[in-house]
Amino acid sequence: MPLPRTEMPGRLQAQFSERGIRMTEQRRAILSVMETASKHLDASQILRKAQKIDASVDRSTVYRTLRLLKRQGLIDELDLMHINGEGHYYERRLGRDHIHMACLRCGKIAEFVSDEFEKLKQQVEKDCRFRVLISRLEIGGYCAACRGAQAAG
Amino acid sequence: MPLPRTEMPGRLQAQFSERGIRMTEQRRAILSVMETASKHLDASQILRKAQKIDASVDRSTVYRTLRLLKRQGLIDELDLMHINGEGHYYERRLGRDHIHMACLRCGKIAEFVSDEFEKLKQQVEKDCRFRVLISRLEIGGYCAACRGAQAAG
DNA sequence: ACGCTAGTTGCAACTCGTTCGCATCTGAGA
DNA sequence: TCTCAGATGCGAACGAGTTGCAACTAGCGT
Repeated sequence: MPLPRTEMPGRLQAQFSERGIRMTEQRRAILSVMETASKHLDASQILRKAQKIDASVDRSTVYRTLRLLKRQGLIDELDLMHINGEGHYYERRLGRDHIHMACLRCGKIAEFVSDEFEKLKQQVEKDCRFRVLISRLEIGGYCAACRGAQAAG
Repeated sequence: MPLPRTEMPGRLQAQFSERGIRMTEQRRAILSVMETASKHLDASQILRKAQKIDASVDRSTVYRTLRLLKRQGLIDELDLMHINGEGHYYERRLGRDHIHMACLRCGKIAEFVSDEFEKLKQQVEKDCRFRVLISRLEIGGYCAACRGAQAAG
């Protein structure tokens, strides 16, 4: 199985045992954070939230679990145009890929699902004979609000 | 001027003085590395190459110059799917944006220019009322050669 | 040609996100 | 219930990138 299929929210923990991956107190806490997160948490935010559920969770366990989730294709790692330092952000991998737009002025992150994007990936598969597993399209610029305010027209 | 225009290779140094940016020995070395690089150098590779031209170039000067070039929109910063550690790669910003495809098996990087990509960005501008300044589309997967060899069909 | 100074540099010490080594602990199958 | 592969916490280490500072220099005005 090259890539996990589309899935509904709330299933992370189930997917874990389905795949024969050992469940622990700490992982349960981290998975639950990922499942309930509205979006785009970085490692230290995940740590803090996980510790509210199980105070024993350690930084390194968060990183190890994130690496595991990433390798299992259950979460995506984002850079978000490095809008706040060099760290990474994580989000559950659900349904279709989406574009991330980062406003360089106010820092807001918007998401956008587009058929064009799907077509583009298909074109890459076909024209480049390249098997697409992960794709990340990040755009930096100015959001509607900030366009009006000042920044370039 | 929100974004620099398309330009021909070999002009980095000229663009510098056009913009009234002071030219130094060290910057000349770094610019020349960027101009002659075939592609995708990381900071430490740039440092090593620049030191062959001017041995006095320091790591921090490389980083400072890269930041300057980035801010001037003369180079693009890439992650290349973090295929080798967490560093960044740099390339001159010429003509049109292109997609970067990183083979997760052999590590090769391929590039692809696509009208679909341009259309997609236009769609974002229009549908999201978002002014696109920088865009980065990176794809991880298997290149034609590696697809045949083993990895998933 | 020369002096001035804002801008640039090298250096070493630092930050920050992430990883590692290792002794200890634990989930879950037999 | 026993067992042990696999997971954990801890602290030390890593690597990329940044910073403070004193010394230097590009290139303007004279």
